[in-house]
Amino acid sequence: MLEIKFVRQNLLEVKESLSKRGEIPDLDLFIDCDVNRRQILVEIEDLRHRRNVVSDDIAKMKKENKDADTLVSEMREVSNKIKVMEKDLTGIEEYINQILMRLPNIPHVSVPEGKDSSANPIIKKVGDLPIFNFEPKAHWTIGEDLKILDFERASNIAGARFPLYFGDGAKLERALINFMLDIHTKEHGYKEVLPPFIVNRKTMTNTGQLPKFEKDLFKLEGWDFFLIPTAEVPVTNIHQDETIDEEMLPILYTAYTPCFRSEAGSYGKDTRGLIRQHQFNKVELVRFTKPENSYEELEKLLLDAETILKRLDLPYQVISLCTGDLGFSAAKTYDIEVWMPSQGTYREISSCSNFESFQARRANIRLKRKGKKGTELLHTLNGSGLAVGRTFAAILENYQKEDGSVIIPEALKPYMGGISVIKR
RNA sequence: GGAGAGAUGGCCGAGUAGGCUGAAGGCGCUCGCCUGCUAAGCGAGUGUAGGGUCAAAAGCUCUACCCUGGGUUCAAAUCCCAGUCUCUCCGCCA
Repeated sequence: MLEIKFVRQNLLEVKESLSKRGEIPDLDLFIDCDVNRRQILVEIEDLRHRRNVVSDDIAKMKKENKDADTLVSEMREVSNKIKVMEKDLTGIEEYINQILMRLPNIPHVSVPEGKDSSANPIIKKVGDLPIFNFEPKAHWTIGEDLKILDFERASNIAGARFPLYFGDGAKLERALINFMLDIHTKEHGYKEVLPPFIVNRKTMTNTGQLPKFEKDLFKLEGWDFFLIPTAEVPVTNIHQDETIDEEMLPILYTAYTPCFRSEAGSYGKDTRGLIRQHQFNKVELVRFTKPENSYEELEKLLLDAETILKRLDLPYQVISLCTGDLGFSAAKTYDIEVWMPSQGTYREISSCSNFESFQARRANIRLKRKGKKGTELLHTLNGSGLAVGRTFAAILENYQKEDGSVIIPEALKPYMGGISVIKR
């Protein structure tokens, strides 16, 4: 959420930067409402002031056994008036809030301008592409042939876009989770957390998934609960409504969770394989930082995610999302894309974002500086480190042999109970 | 599922026959004094948000906030209703 004062005072800039995202919000009506709101507020506060003062007088008069009937009946009217005006005010405030909650974040100045994903610049490419002297197969073919993936049975159990792993496949998925968590906790200084996978509406609103994107979420019928689409949601909300001392920052959390997404509107896209599922595993990285450091911290976060790919020796590229491709809450986002040989292209495997104070304002996460009066909002960041299902797919494709077997990456062997290859 | 207890400031914790209580006291924190060092001691200060005034900041001032939402009343942390959460006991269950 943007600060209402900021929107009021920088109307033109806000309009301009949001239009770079392809948003054309009706901010003029918004400003009118805000003016109106402040007028009513002043009147109400005047009346309340009067009531407070006179009520004191009444108390004194009663103590002295004087007759206060006139004042009492006058105040009765004042109170009624206040009540009516308060209703008007609530209505306007709800309207303003509704607009404010649906305005996306303002892109950082370093974010390249562009209309859609085709305008995302490549920041760097890392690793050599594997060379095959045969036609590399898709990971779902490899996985099904090895009997470590079974999409048909998964669809009987749940439906399309659900995974079912068997044997060494299930083990590889689990190995990846442990591998990633170990690196982030032991080498990068993150604290591991295991949060709830179901959250309430407020939590989902705080990080920006609601109110605008409810259709992308799975909601529990009969409950105001949602399945998390990413660990970002519960983990960022660990500190909702808290004020954190500056010497505690930065705070680094990593969490493994399954993620649940309705994938509404993606019919026909990535219909096969592990790339786009209703349920998938992810290891997430979250950082709470001081405002002045958050862009340095974003670079660190990106490197932490990259480390996993480097250790697994998977080729990847990093792109910077342009203004038109940026997510709702993010001020800046890097995507890491891993090489998928069967598709001859790079696919997203991590998304690292700085939300600046956008989420912190919604979630009311504050920072207290030593020796300084008052508090301020801190900055939140998060990134995948990494999407586990997609990493699984990338390993199958990049490490496949002509006979259909898959070599285990060196760094993963200790996590695979000594086996170095998955074969039939 | 049944029975009970509770929710107050960064923390602990007073405060219900409604009325100078934004809220005692303590801890913590900040500044100053004192002190070989540390500890202790002394003095002052120390919530958040939103308005108004101001070019802006400071300052001044007003309003709101004692879990949330309603209600009663001239007036609610205090009374009434509904809800949420936490804790204890019983039952059930992985």
